[in-house]
Amino acid sequence: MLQHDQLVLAIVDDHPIVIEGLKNLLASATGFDIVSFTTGSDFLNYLKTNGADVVLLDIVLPDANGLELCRDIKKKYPDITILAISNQAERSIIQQMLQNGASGYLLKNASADELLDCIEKGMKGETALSKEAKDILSGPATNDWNSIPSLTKREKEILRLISEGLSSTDIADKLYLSQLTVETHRRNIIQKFQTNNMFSVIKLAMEHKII
Amino acid sequence: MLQHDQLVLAIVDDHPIVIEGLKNLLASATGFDIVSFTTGSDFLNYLKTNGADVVLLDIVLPDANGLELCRDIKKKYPDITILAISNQAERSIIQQMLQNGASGYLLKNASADELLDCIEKGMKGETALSKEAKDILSGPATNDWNSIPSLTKREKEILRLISEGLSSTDIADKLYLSQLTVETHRRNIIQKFQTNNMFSVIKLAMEHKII
DNA sequence: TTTTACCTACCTGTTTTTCGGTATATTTCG
DNA sequence: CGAAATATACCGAAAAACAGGTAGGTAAAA
Repeated sequence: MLQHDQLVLAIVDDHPIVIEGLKNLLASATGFDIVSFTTGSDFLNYLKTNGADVVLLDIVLPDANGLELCRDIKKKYPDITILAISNQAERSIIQQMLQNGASGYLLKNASADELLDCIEKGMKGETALSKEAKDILSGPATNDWNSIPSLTKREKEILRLISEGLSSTDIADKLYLSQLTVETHRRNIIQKFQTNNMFSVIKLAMEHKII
Repeated sequence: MLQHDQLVLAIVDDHPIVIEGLKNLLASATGFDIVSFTTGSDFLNYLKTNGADVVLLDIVLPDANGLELCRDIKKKYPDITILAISNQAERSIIQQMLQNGASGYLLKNASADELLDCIEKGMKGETALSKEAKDILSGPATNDWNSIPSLTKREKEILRLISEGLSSTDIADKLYLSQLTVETHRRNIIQKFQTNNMFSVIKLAMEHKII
């Protein structure tokens, strides 16, 4: 049994069943104090008045994007060790997560041993990947990472509105911008996707789950 | 074996963490004997020599399709109560599962109470749906069959080319049509989707896997 | 056989997007 | 702090999309 008597481990996952499973696994194998949350904002609230040493963070949450949440947590509380837990087995997601400060990435079909092992590694400062995550990263280096542009928050917002059928002037009204500004964003988005018009941008963005 | 009069509940899920969670929840709240499997074939093997009363069946399994597995189990062992457990929140999946003999459908974000409630209902022969599953089934019927327009072959072809970034004149050249014809098709497509421009059409078409 | 659906094509407009620039204030980050 | 990224805004012109019509030919279905 590992001994971490005063360390706090937080679980952020919107599946009560998963939380129960993780609690059960960890309570019997470690000495962590365990707290759990089903939304990102609940956890951020908790952090205002409490501490945490390790976080098991689901990427898919009802109220937040796990990628951004991870970055935000790391920015405010750099000492927290974040391990991402997700069903998403896509290379780009794993890479983005690690880039945003996660210490590791576990797929939800990881075994209990892998989980404990990754927590240990993460706390030692090593990069902790479950077997399947490792396979994906070391696998065929597809060049699609280059063609998945990272949009800014504003750009994503505007792209989403475009995909819902709003014109540039509609969007300008909605966001209290000049339509010229919206058109500038449009151009930048199209350029980032290295394509020639918005139609293909929307297709690509949908394929890569950006919208 | 101990206590043959006790009811047996089987969990079939490829996520060890989920299995732990379900075991933990059910062991403390019910008197079931609990067995678990991570593959469909493991479970089928078990059924050759053992019985089960209730099955919590994940739809996504490494070696089998949950839909077919459900049908097979029901055909061989009609008395087993099957509850589907899945992350997939799509109307058509739920409907297919119920048609294949499942007594209920739980989304993985269901609460412990919902889970216990559904097991009870399922064993009484009632249809047991978690709240969110119920919402999806009773919800806007518009989203699935009614508002998914059926495009003709030509229209699909043109929509696909538009989503790849080709303009009407590009498409006209490629398909040896007048660009006026292409524009007519565009208008008909937009009308079928009951929207105002191609951008939202592409989004909707991607969502419904038409392209 | 009449109807219906589909593919094709055209006309006349208006609206919207796209492309070529430039430019400033703010925010973020090394 | 200084540099880079981001969000904001403007001008002008060309290209494309959108919207309202109409309409002929073909093939399948009622």
